[in-house]
Amino acid sequence: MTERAESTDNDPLLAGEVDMRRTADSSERAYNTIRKLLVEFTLKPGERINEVQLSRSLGVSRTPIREALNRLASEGFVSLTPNRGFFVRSLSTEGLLDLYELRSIIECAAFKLMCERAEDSEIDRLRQYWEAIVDGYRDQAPDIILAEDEGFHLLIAELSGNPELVGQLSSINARIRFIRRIQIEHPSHDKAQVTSHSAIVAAAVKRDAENGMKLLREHIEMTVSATQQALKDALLKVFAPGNGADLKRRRRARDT
Amino acid sequence: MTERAESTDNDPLLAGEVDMRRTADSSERAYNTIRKLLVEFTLKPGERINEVQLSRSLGVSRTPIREALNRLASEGFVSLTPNRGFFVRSLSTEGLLDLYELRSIIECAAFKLMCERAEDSEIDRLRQYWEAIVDGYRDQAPDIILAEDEGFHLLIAELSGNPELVGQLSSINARIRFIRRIQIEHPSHDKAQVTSHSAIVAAAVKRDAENGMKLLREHIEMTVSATQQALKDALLKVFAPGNGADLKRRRRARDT
DNA sequence: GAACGCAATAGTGTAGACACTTTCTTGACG
DNA sequence: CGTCAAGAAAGTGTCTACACTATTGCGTTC
Repeated sequence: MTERAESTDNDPLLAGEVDMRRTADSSERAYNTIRKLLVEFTLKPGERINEVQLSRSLGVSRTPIREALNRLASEGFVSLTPNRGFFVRSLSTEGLLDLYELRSIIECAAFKLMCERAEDSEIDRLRQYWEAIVDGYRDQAPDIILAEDEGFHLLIAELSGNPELVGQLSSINARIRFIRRIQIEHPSHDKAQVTSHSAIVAAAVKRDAENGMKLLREHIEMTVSATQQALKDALLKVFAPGNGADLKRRRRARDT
Repeated sequence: MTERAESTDNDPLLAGEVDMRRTADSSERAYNTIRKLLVEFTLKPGERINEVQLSRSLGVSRTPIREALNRLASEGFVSLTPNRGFFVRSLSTEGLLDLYELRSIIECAAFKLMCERAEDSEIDRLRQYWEAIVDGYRDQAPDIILAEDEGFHLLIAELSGNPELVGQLSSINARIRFIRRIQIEHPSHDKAQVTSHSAIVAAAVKRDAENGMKLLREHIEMTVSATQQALKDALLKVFAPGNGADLKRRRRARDT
């Protein structure tokens, strides 16, 4: 970035000693790490987050931990109750459905705007994106499939021309990523999803907003219903026998 | 400022001197205060935020300031660039239109869901809410009008039954509040908005989703266009002659 | 034996210190 | 005059310390 920083070069006296470098991105790393812990259910829903313990396990002080947690609180991953600290926000089945509903709303609107506004070349980018991955789509590792799928939907949001939609969708995606991942690994993940995407692309090329929105809505609804059982399985796994007591440990149900 | 007092509990000599100032909500207050500074343009778009200065003027240390700023960054009010600090995110006309568009999307969807799901008694709450304020609506102080208007739209979101929509709309409202306030004070604020609300209520009572969404969309679009001139006036006032150079200072638009 | 203090412990909220980076200032050199 | 470099000043990023709050565990009372 800045190229005037070579002042330390002509300083042979210190050259051998200076190694331990302050990275100045502890907060960022803490944010990513904690978010991953949340997404992967390592930190379990409803659980209280112990800052000291977390800071020790991440090898940083509590300050960046707290900065990260504040951001995660704004994004809905955790909640903060005064003098009691941060809690992993529990995501009920119902809460998940709400999120999927919001996602459907955002995506449909984005699709419509894309049809109205995008350049032909941009629509073509969508087509190319999908064609490039459609062939081996279902043979990839779950993480790859998930990333490609998110990329597809996010691209639609981008082509809407409204950056706010992109931001919203990204945020929603992050919050439901864990369950989408589970669903992809679940046997219920089937080929219909691939055909859905293809049909959506076709509607985009024709700029058929009505039909595209209908397809999207159905695509997401299908995902939701396919996800129902996967979700139950996942929750059973998280609250596995042995620590099942966690389920009723909460005295005051606190939600934000 | 604060005396050490040896920090031991068996110290009755100093007992009378106790200052009950430990409120344990500095972060929260900092958040609200800074957000107000942003909404009211006291902190100007594009400006760099000086943490030390802010902490001095709020009478707290930098820690709660930074926690507040991190939350505000997640919400899109400010942006963070490493080693350079927080900046007031400038809201261009375009950015504002994007936000209004998002608002329209969320509200229309909420209205539709409300029509499909809400109990009759809930719809009636909406009707009552509006009837209770409609009479003196335009005679109130701008802040009251604004709160009542936000309350109206927020109630629709609540009646949609999807709490995520409420959260989204709240967040959007906060970000455009300053301009809505300006618009309300502007001569362009006229009676049509009142009739809009009444018509929307009527559609809700009839559960006419299609018509209600159309009304809402028009209502918001009307607001937007009425806001255009108000916005220009406001920006001129903010970047008053003397520091007008600020207008073109934006180099990279950064988002979070 | 159960309810109720009450001390001991664990954990959060904020302040202040310090290391590092960026930005500003100054003075030498072309 | 303008450019650049080196030091000074200003400001951010993180750590540690400590006051305060919540929780836990124990002993006392009825």
